[in-house]
Amino acid sequence: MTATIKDVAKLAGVSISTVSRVINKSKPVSSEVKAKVLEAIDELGYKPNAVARSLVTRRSNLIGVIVTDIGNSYIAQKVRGIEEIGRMYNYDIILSNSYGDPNTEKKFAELLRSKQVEGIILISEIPNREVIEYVEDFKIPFVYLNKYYANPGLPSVSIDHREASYRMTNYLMELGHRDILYLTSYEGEEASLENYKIEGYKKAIANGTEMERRIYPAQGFKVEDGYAIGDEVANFIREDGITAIFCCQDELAIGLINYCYDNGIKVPEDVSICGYGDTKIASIYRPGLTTIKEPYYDMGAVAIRRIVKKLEGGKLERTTTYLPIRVIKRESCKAKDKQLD
Amino acid sequence: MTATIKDVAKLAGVSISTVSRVINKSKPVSSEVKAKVLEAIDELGYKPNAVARSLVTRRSNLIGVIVTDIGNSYIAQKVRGIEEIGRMYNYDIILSNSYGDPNTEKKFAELLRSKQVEGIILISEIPNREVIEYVEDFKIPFVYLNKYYANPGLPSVSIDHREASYRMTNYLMELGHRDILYLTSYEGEEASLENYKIEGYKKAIANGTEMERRIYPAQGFKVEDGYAIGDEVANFIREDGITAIFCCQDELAIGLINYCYDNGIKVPEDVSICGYGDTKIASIYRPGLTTIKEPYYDMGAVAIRRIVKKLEGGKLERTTTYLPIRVIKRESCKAKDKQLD
DNA sequence: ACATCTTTTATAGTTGCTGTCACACTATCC
DNA sequence: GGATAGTGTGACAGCAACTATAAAAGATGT
Repeated sequence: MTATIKDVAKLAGVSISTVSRVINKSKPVSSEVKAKVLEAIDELGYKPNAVARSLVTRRSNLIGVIVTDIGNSYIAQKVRGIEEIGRMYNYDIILSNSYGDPNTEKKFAELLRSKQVEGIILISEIPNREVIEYVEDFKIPFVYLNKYYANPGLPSVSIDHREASYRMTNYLMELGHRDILYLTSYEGEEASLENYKIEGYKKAIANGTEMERRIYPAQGFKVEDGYAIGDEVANFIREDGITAIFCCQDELAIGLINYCYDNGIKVPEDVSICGYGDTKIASIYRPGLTTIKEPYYDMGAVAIRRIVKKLEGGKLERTTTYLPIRVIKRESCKAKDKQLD
Repeated sequence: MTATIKDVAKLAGVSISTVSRVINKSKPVSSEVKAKVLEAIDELGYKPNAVARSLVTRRSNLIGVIVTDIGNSYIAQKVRGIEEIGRMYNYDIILSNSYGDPNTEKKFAELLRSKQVEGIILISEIPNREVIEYVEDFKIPFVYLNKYYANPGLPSVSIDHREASYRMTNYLMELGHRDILYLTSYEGEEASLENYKIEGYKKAIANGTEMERRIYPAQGFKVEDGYAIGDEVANFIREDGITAIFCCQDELAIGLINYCYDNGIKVPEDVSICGYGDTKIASIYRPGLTTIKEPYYDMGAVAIRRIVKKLEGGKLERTTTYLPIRVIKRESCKAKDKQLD
């Protein structure tokens, strides 16, 4: 029932093409005619039908985004980056929640293609070869966003976790700590990520004089896992003189701090503890958790920029863009000499 | 470059309409012909062009969602509900981040309309009359989702905050508390929400024998505001025998508990403190925060269901659907006689 | 064998918009 | 003054699908 270009043309007493020209400024139109057309547009409240337009121009101005779970705060941040930057270039985004299932991802990719999206961003924990090949086969710009892996040989955006944990370990060393325990958690697909982080830790330790590597695995990386590993960690503190603990996840660190709180070990007075991720709790918790902030918003922003660049005629190289992290210094880590051990 | 229905028809040696019939099962086709067509579709990897289809059918299978900020965890939860349920009915969602600006909301609504979305869900803090009228004028199903207000006289989904705080206050009373302080925070638009919550608190108190209302305002509802109000609250505890504090927001409660932690007041031994919202910190914090859980996912789910129902020929009434809350019992509140006061 | 009814196919017309082409008109040049 | 160039406008053919209608083919009955 809404007005079409035809109605506008009739009301303004001109041809359809002229109206189109006024709307798109695609060719010059005399000012009197233009005025008439604009008036008609205004009167009818006409708005071009984007569907019809995209059928003929073959441009949808739509970017498909497939995520594992928009309910995850860090994914929502990435999506926010995508949305905000995409908007600047006049792209809308269509969102799909795959819950990490490869078949769902494929199905959604297909759906997005049928909707004629101009690009696809896939955010998943684990790069699934089959899904990726399937999507790349569409021959539309495609960027893969992951948290966990190094360059998977395709256009992607990630974080250099080796560098991240190297810098955090260095920070602890700058605080005077010589006995630093790295609390890791091997679990399924996460292992690969952990390997990078452990490498960074080792590299930093290797630079220190007379420092020993101490890597210990928790059963998982949730709050309860951190609490559960407390007894063992307490032993390390007593027996081995550990003064700082680098946890591979914020939640793990929080759980461990909870344990300490319940067992009379003061943080950071007795031991410095840091996390990884800068989840919201990190800033709210007492003591504030020293941690690594991953640039989620920026990851989304860079992903969409790479797609837009390609759509505007640029190149989309099969490389990974690594974004820098930041060590967020809070109260849970203290200079060693200020600890009362 | 992708195959069209024409290519399929040619390869299968039939007409375009026959192919369309096979795809849409709109009219019977002999099984031999059907087999030929399906084979051709498979061979060409043909997928119908949704844009062309929606131009002629006038159905886009798209729902527009305008949110203030997808980066907010509770909004992301709502969106997750919308996406997941929408998906079940074969709707995709287009996401727009307004950051709460009414003009941006209007602009996005317009954009969505031009994209021929079949329905719009608006999630905002404050219902803006102008925006709402503008969107309703589109004559497509529209549902408003808000956190803060009672029935705004249009199709919406919300929470009965009066009931919520009534139930929380009752819970505290069941624990034996007679001197319960409600820590509110008047601030701009939030005030209206607070009024409902305060009403619920008052209603519960009125049911108690010899109980006094005690309502005190903080300067805001962030962690730092909770900490800042600590001195005054401590006074209430000492002077007025307050044994439980109902904070209007989780963050405020956490800030207050932080203050207590820093000032030798034990929670929940000396005082019970509860929050409102069940943000992630509530479960991770030590002590676990007793709080009210708002059904964000369900709100999104109900909103999209109402739209789908309308699109399937049902009615969309100008009423508010109120979703039930839950009191989440954790360690920050304890029975009064077990407190050592 | 012819008429009638049913099933299947082909044709043409839509959807709303863009882009190419052609035409009419004006301005400029030798 | 006629050729040349430049401008503004309209007609029309797509874009890729769906749909109504008409036509053809096949089945049934007398």
